[in-house]
Amino acid sequence: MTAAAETMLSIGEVSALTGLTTHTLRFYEQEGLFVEAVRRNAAGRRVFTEQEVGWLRVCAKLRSSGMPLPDIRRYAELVRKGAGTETARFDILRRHEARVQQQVADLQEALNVIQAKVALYADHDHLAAGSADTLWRDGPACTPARQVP
Amino acid sequence: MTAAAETMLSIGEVSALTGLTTHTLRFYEQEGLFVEAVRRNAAGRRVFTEQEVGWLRVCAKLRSSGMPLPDIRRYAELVRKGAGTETARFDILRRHEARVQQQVADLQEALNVIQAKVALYADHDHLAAGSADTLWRDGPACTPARQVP
DNA sequence: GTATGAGTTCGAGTCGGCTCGAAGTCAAAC
DNA sequence: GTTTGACTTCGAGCCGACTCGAACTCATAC
Repeated sequence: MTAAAETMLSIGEVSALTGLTTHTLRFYEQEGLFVEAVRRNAAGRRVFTEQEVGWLRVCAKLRSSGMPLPDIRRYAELVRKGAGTETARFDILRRHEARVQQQVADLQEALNVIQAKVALYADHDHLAAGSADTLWRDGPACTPARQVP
Repeated sequence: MTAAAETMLSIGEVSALTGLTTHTLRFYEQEGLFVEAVRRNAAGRRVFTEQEVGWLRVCAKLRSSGMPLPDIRRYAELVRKGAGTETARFDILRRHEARVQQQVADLQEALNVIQAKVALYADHDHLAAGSADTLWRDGPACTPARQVP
């Protein structure tokens, strides 16, 4: 840690850098998603560092892939606690990784169904308008979803 | 169309076959997601055909891949109108296909970030506990999300 | 000095898609 | 005949993650 001055960023700048609205950034602070308490300047305004921008970008990726806020908060808490919490953090990430992979697989499956239908309609364009009535229900076998009784 | 009796299914059976709750099935009817008006027996209970089960499975796939109910409703309406609406249906599907592909791409990108982090933590397990403090913010460049002003 | 624009706090509202519960009907099993 | 269980309608509630608006404070530009 040298004496180099850290770049100080306003909430608006951070918003521009992360794509998160200022509203969302305040909301995230409230939700405890930041690793360190957000600092304020003399006027009481939030001041961010580039490190925080980096973290927020990670957060954005986690969120966009469906990690719930409570999980991100927990991850942030572990980071705050520092050394000794690596395994727990690892766990959170691994679990989320599995979820995302499942999501991708599910989407791929849906994509198969959709693309098969698209192909049917595309074919139909080259044909007479006789078979059209059944296109909507044709397609690859859609497995009945698992029951959660 | 022969005189073969269609299998008549109760809402509970359809629920079991599709994985959608009875509540959801009634809700879908209300929302106009069915291609034909749902029939009732003498006692006023809903009676479904296997064709409807097929359609519901398609619906479930569309939903699980994020198609909004209004789009599904519109698709159902077009099917209801019959011949001449194929191009419009095709359009809805193609648009959704594109959305899903985008979703997959986004998830893959998130997965890259997550997996890079997972790898960092995994590595760390084999090392001394010194570099740990920076793992949480390390990772592949997270592009700032597009601004929607 | 005042207008502008960016920041602040707070609480309330929105959204989609279910999800639930209450109160009632009905048919078959016993 | 009564109990069970699956059905009916209706409207309300819930969930997470924002999203918005009002009312206010500041700092700088002109």
